[in-house]
Amino acid sequence: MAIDAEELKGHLDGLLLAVLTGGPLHGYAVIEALKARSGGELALSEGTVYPALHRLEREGLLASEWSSESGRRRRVYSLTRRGERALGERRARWESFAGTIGAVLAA
Amino acid sequence: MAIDAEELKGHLDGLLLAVLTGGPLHGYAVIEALKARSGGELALSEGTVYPALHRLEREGLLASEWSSESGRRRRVYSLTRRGERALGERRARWESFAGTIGAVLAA
DNA sequence: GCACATTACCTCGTCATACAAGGCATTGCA
DNA sequence: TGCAATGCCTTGTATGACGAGGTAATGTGC
Repeated sequence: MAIDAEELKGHLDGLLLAVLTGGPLHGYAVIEALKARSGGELALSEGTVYPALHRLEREGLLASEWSSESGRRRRVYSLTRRGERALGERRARWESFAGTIGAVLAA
Repeated sequence: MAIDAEELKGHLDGLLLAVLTGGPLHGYAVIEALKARSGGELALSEGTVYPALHRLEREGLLASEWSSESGRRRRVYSLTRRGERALGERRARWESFAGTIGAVLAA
């Protein structure tokens, strides 16, 4: 079952940061990587991912560079130092969040 | 760390259904029960919970009754049969969601 | 008896955000 | 030559949690 838009809210940024720990990727490749890493569950649209990447760059968690390799115009994103730290916080927050929700749901 | 508004989106309904498996509760008590069961992490406001309870009742997952016991006017909510089924689905969805997000974040 | 916190309900407006829809340009393939 | 895929973008919409504000009764301390 594909993931619902509403349940994803607030959790997207961490996913984007996480997928970039494997090395820089351009936007389109980020979408594919998320799909691959989630077994197809995370089939995010461009209208979701591109604005989020812009936001993360604006916040200084990502840096981007235009690349004309292979003739095609691509914007390649990479994690900044601050982005790495933020990812650490995101992971901790997720553990806490998932623990809380899981506990209440199971009760 | 208290739970953020955005990350909770889409997950609240399941929590409300779950907290009512212990028996009927009125709205204010639902808020307290969630706080207690989450170790204080889920400190939800009335502006969050009351509309959600109304929505769930409108969807037929909860039923409510006015109670004047103790002189105080209270609306007591209980799970319907459909609500119980919906809770089962919510729990399954949560497992799937948490598994997917957790896997991508950890990768 | 009086002030004030607590219990208990409600609604309205605001904000953040995921997404659909639409547009543009290039490459590659049938 | 047409059409899919790659690759980028923006705008508008819907959703949903929350803050702020309102009402009223009960309980408590002085």
